[in-house]
Amino acid sequence: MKQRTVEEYMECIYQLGGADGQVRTKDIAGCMKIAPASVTEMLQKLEKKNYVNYERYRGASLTKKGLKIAKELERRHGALRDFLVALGLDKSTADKDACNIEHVVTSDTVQLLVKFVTFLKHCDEKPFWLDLFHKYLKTGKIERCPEELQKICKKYRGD
Amino acid sequence: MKQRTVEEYMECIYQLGGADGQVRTKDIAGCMKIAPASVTEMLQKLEKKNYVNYERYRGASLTKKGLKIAKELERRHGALRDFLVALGLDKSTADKDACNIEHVVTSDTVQLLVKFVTFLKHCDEKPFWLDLFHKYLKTGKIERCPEELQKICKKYRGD
DNA sequence: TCAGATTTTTAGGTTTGCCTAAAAGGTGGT
DNA sequence: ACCACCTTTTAGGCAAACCTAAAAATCTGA
Repeated sequence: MKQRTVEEYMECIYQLGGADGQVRTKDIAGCMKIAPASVTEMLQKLEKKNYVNYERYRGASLTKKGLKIAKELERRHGALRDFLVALGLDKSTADKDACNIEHVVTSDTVQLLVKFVTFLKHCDEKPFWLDLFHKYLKTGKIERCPEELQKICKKYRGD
Repeated sequence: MKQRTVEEYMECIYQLGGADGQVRTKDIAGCMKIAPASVTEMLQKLEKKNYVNYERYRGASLTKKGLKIAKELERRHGALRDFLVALGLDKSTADKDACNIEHVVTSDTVQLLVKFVTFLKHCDEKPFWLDLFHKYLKTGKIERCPEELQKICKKYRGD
């Protein structure tokens, strides 16, 4: 079952209304750049799945179940975006791509990337190799680690 | 224009037939796990776009234009897979996810990841931080860089 | 060589997500 | 309280990618 667009609606509703806000058809349509009629249709489907509370002519809000899903999606989205930004992509591209990747990737991969970002944040304020990588992005030249540094690495790799 | 599935067909044909092999409907269907009838339909569309030479009852092969596209897709796919594998994902998951990501991501991001893998390969045989990251994946604990090493990094970061 | 098996195509249907146009529901200002 | 103006929904359609069943073409081996 393809849930890609269902997921996109969930995220959008969460973005617009948060945990318990009532979101109007028109706003979802605006946010997703589609016709309001299409939104109505999808809201009716989401209600059947118990993802939203929907009242004709009044808008929709997330159910508990829906909220859980939306939060998980948000978490994934953030993780992917942070990851891409950490590597040096500009924020808006990172966000757009994160949004697309989010829906097609196994959670193994998401977890891996989350861990990678966590690792980046904690291993050392701003890792040296990341500096080198960003320098490489700019200049196109790979600067080898200084000898001195490599030696120490080797030493620690030993054990 | 959504080309996602078109792209998947192109890749599949390239995988099965290479640069100039004639590929049978049945084999594409097998490879993509869909009914042969669906393949026929798509081959007819691909022919209209000039991506394949298609002859009723005889199969299809890539045109020059198609080959170019297929190769580019292959390159992307490989890059994404290598990247995920480098970070520590198992090969089959990496391959599956690469395949999905491939079709939804900007080329900015692909390029970035390609560069990252290139960087990994060349900066230093097996970067120390990658060891640390893999250790973190196993143990869940982030091991800080040895003081000694951090000092040197700081020194080099200065200039 | 030609009949049965296999492969491929055609025909007709389904689902999903989108659209437009028109009808129905809600609302603010006088 | 009512009407003009939104907003929302309904109705009817379209396109893409898939499906099954049956017809057509090709292949194969006795």
